[in-house]
Parts: sequence; C-alpha cells; structure tokens
Amino acid sequence: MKFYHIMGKAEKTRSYIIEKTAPIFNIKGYAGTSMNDITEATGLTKGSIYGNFKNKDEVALEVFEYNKKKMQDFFALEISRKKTYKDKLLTFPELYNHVFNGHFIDGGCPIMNTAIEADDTHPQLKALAKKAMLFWKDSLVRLINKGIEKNEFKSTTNADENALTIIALIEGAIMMINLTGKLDYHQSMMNTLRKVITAL
Amino acid sequence: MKFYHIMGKAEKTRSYIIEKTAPIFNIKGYAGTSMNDITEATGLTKGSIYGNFKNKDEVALEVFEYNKKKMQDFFALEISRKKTYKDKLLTFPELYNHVFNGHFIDGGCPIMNTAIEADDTHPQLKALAKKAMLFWKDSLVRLINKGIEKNEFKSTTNADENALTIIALIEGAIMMINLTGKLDYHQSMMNTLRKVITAL
Amino acid sequence: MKFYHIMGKAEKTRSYIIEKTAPIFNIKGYAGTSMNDITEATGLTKGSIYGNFKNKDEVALEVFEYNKKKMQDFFALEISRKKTYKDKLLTFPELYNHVFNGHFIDGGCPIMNTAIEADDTHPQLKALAKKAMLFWKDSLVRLINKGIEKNEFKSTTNADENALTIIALIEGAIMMINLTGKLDYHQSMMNTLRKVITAL
Amino acid sequence: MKFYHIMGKAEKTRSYIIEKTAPIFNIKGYAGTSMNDITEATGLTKGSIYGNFKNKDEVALEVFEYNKKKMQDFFALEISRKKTYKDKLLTFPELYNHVFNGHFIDGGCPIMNTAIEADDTHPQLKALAKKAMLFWKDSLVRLINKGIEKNEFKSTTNADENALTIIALIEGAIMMINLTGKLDYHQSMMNTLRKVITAL
DNA sequence: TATGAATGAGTCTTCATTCAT
DNA sequence: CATGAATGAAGACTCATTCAT
Repeated sequence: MKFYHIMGKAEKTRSYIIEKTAPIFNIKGYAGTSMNDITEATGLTKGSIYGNFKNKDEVALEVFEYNKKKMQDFFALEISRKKTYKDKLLTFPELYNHVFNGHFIDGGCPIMNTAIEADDTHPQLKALAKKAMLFWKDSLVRLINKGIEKNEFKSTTNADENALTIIALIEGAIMMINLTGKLDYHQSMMNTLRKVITAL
Repeated sequence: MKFYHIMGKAEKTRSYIIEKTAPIFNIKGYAGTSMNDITEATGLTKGSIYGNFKNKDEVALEVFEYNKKKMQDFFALEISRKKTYKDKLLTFPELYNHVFNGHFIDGGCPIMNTAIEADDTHPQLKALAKKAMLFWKDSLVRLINKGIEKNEFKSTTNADENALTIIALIEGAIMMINLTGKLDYHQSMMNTLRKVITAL
Repeated sequence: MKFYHIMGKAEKTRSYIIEKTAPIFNIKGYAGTSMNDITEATGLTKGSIYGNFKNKDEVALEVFEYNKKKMQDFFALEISRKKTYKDKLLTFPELYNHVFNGHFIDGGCPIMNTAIEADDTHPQLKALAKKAMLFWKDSLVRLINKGIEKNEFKSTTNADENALTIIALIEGAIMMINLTGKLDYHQSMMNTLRKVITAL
Repeated sequence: MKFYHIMGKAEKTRSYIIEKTAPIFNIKGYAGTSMNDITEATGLTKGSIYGNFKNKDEVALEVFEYNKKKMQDFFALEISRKKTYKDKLLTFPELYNHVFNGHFIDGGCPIMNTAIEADDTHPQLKALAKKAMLFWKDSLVRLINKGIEKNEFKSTTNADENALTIIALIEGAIMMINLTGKLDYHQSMMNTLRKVITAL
C-alpha cells in the first residue's frame, strides 16, 4: 500500500522511479546500472529522471535507502510478532530463505553489496551502508541485552560479539549461495546460526 | 623474490603488469579499473598492454589469480609451520590483522570482492571466485578432518559446518572493518573465531 | 525537395546524416569511412550519430540504400518519360555522362563499389548489393521482353544475355573512366552500348 | 620454378613475402590486409618484414605487380600457343573459368579490385592499376589490329571499341559471379564475348 | 514540467611503425 | 640482418548530463 494520494506529483514520480529501479541497482550494482537501465525500467525519459533527481547518484542513494528499509521493515514486522527474544532472533534464520530465491530482494543483501562496491569509489553510498550496518548491529545488541534482562539469555553473554557473529553468518550465507549456488551450504550456515542463538 | 632472470621479456612484462595492477583491481573492482588506470600504474602504453594480454578481461582474470594466490601462499606457508591442526587453524585469526591495514592486500578479500561484483556481470571471474571459495572451504574441511583423525578435535565435530562458519567469520570481519573502520569489531570477530576453533 | 516538415526530429537527423555522408561512403568505401569522417561531414558529435543509428554498419547500410535509390530513381524517371522500349534502354548511354563528373554521384557506381569492397568482408552489405544488382538485371530483362512483345525488338533476342551485356558495358565504362580518366574510352563504350541496344 | 639460387638472401625473402601475401591482398584488399596478416602468412616477424620493405605500401605495390604479372603471364603463355588472332582472343572466354574457382587467383581480378579500392585513397596503387589496365587494352588493340592485317578480321573493325568491350565483358562477368554466385550469368557473358570476337 | 536529441569526455581495442637487443 | 616488445595515434562505441522546444 503506497500512500500516493497524500503525495505531490513530483513525490509520486520519485517514489515510482525508486521502486522500479531498486532491484536493478541491487543486481547490477550502483556503477553497473546505467541511466538507460533506469529509463527502460520506468518507461520515463531522461529528462523526466533529471527533472526529479539531481543526478544518478541521488537515485542510487535513495534506492539504497529504499532497499535497506524494505529489508529492515520485513524483519522488523516479523520480529515484533514474536514474544520471546530468542524467537525474535530466530526470525533471521527463519526468514533468510526468502532472500535467496526472488521472493524478497533480488541480488543479495543491499548493505553488503554496497559495502563491497562502494568501498573505495563512492563515499556517500559507503556512509549510508556503514550507518545501516551499525544500526543493524545495534539492533541485534539491543535484542540480546533485552533477552539478558528478561533472563532468557545468560548474564555472561557478550552481546557485541554475538551480534557480530550473527551478522557474519547471515552475510556469509548470502554470499555463499550467490557465489556457489549450493543450497546445502546456506542451510548449514543457518543451522549454525540457530545454534548460536539457542546457546546465548 | 621474483625470478625475472629466467623469464623471457614478455613473461616479465606480463608479471610486471599483473603485480602493478593487482591492488588497483582489488580496490576499484574489475569493472571500475580502466585501461588508463593500468597504463598509469605501469607506466606502459595501451599498445604494450594489448601486446601482452588479449584484452582487459585477460588482465582481470590473471590479476584475480595473482591476488588469490598471494593470499593462499601467505596462509599456506604459515600453516605449514604449525605442528597441530588446532594451531594450523588458529593461523587465520592470528594473521588476518595484516589484511586490514595495507600490510598485505589492499581492498579486502579478492574472493569476496569478486563474488559480489562479478555475481551478475562477469561469469568467468565469478567462476574463478567460486572455484577459489570451494577450494578454501575444502582445505578447511581437510584440516578439521585431519584434526579429528589425530584426536585433536572431537569425533562429533561437523567439519563442513565449521569450515563454513570459519569462512563467514573471516569474510564478515573483513567486510566489517572495511566498511566501518572499527578495529574492535574485527578483534571481537577474530576472538569468536578463536573460540570456535578451540571448541572443535 | 525534402519533406522535412512531416518528419520527426530524429527522422530528419537520420536523413541529414545519410545525405551528408552518402558521397563519402561511395568515395572512400564503407570500411574506409570513419566515424570521424561522419561527424566532420555532418557537424554532429559522435553521440549524436549513435543516438540516431545503432552503429556504423547501420549508417553504411542505409547509405547504400540511399545511393542506390538515388541512381534508380534518376533513371526510372527518365525511362518513364520515353515512349518506346528502345528509347527507354537508350536512357542509359544518354544519362551516364552525369555519373562521371560530380553532377550526380561521386565515387562511381555504388553497386559495383560495394560488390568489390564487401565481397569478403561485409556480408550484409554484399547481400544488399546482390539484391540491387539482380533487380537491375531483371528490370533490363523486363524492358527487353516488353520490347519484343511490342515488336520493337526481334523475337530471337536473348533478353538475359543482352541485359548482362548492358550492365557489363555500363559498369566497365564507369570503372574505366574512374581509373584512367579517359573520357573517350567512356564515350566509346557508351557508343558500343548504343549499338547493342539498336541491334536488339 | 623460382630462381632462388641466383637471388641474394634479401631478394629471396622479398619474393617469399610477396608470394605468400599475394592472395591475401587480393581477397581482403590493400587496406584490409594488416601487417599481422602478413606476419602470419609468412611466419616472419614484423622486424623482418620492415627489414625487407620500407612499409606496408611497398609490399602492397609489389604484390599488385606480382598478381598482375601472374595473370598476364598465364594468358600470354596460352595466347602465344594459338596460331590465329581469333583463337588468341578466344583464349579469354576459354580460360576465365579458372579465375572463379580458386584454380587461379583468389579474390577476383586484381586490376579491377585495385581500381575500385584505390580510386580515391591510394594514388600510387591506382597509378599501377591504371598502367596495367592501359597495357591490357593496348595488347587487345594490338591483337585485333594484327588480325585485321592478316585479314582474319574485317578492315572496318574498330580495334579500340572492341578492346574496351572485351574488357567490360570480362570484368563484368567476374564481378557478377563474385557478387551473385550465379555461374550461368558468367557463362552467358562469356558466350557474348565469344560472339563479339567471332564477329570482329 | 516533460521531452528526447545532442553533447563530449571517456571506454576498450587495433594497427602501422620503431628500436633496443 | 632479425627479433618482437613497445609506441601512440586512430578506431568504434558508451554514457551521464544538458538544453532547446
């Protein structure tokens, strides 16, 4: 449900462009996506894109935010439905199936993709990816700490270390399946993730 | 120590081009590196590059192999010096400091970088990255299984799962530090890696 | 008279490019004409050419069609004005003066030029030249056969053989004058052509 | 039989290069043949070619002379064997089969090819082609005039006009078969040529 | 504001020619 | 003389961006 009716026309067009090009940017990368890809995907003209965005960079930046938010919202919703903090964390191995087969976001994790591609070439994009990564890590830390408070997890549990481990296992699993196509590697890593969470 | 004296001139120039451009490709990516970057880095002319390589792709492919081999050799040497299989595996957290601060390879892990960048754009490069990744995983599996044989590790240890966890933690740590610059995250992840290995 | 007012801008530019480059292609050959020649002749930029044509080949192909059509139309108009079939055929020796001195098309006969140049290098262009040549030959055969029907020509006249002879004499004359600059050779061959037609 | 034994080494290498590249130049054209084609065809190195020829042009010029001489000698020998001038002229329709199917010279008539290609691009080559063409025409004129002297041909025969017609029919037939592949067109034109000669 | 043709710097690649060995 | 690596100008083509309509 897009709230187009409370947007001005310009805002509508911006949103439309972002939605249509979001998967392309995630698949082809921010440099690999051309203005032509954008006009083809949207059916709009060059002038129209430039009428709504200052340049390709601005599209890329907003697309990143869009892709990131889509993932975050997807997980946040599911996490909010769970009662215990253990179950909240187990949402990740539970849902990450969907990332890998077109049900969710094509092209892998936008944060990792951007982290790798923009590393030395696109400081603004890198800054957004960094912010998103730190936010994710902090969210995990918060969940673990809340779990400790509620006596679901051991008081000796190191929240930071485990948050980072969870992220590494998730991103590692995504990269592995994209690179090798081996579904059993993915399942194996999600299995490990479940054990890590259960052992908190 | 390069054995230039036993190479023909052509072979020398090929090696020279690969060595000089290897860090550039790893930093800027294989598409982001232009022929101009290559001529500037080497001080050679376009014609000279094309006299020694069929095209940019061939340079990229060989540079990947070079970067990968450099990493593999670096670890293989250190691993061969260790007596126990536990110590062999502990080489990874021990040495991965060097990857992150210019002492070793600029631009992060070539295998992961290539896995992300070449995913949908460069099948040949992706194939090399896949092969390298599977080789790495198999090497880890072998080390773990040998450790089980020698009664260093528990007989119940799942070699595949642990190999994948080790890789995820290493690649996750590299990405984390490249993205965020936070050295303590890296140390934390290497700490986890040490625990995983110790618990095998 | 170009009906520019009923064309879109793109169509106008395409036509403009074709008209301006048509003589260049016919003089320098299809391979010998560079994109730089095209930009210089048109005053447009590379990007503009590529905005209107897929590639140089597409320009070459359309230029060939343009040059060919220009010749065909030139003769067809004149032929349509003649009453008898003998006079229709005599149009060729009558008009071919204009081809040789810049009054008409610079660089000789586009069909023959293309036939020679594209023979082993450019299959698409060769196919167009072949089609044009066969069409020309068939047109001549038709004119001769009609002349036979109308009892202008002998019933024993071999239409095919004479059509081929007419073509050979015309193309031979064009080549001769381009190569040697000898106008009397041309006149001599056109003279022979007149005799051949008169003897049909 | 090449008289290599009475040549210096340099002269031998020059001849070798010319012989090996002659068909390539005739097929690909003088601009379409690269120095790489030349080194590949000869098995020699760039330096070796430039040690024996000033530049590519010099090779092209000598190759043209070689190809032209090969044709001329081929016909001259056959013509010298015939007794009557009519039979001498009939050598052309008799032998021109061989030009078209690899038995003789690949790529068509070198004089016509050069006439078309070098027209506006390569003055030196054009000059050679012009000279060869005029020599050919003069030879035909001489043969016809000798035939008139010997009362084989009518005293009213116009030698110039018929020489040009013969050339036009031959070159037209070669172009036709190269362009269309239609053998019957060739036979038809050679048939006409025979009639022209018989009617002299 | 929308259009889409035009721009021009930039991309990869080829090729005749030179020159240190 | 021969070698073949290196040169550098020129080739076709792409793409983010601008601007007249």
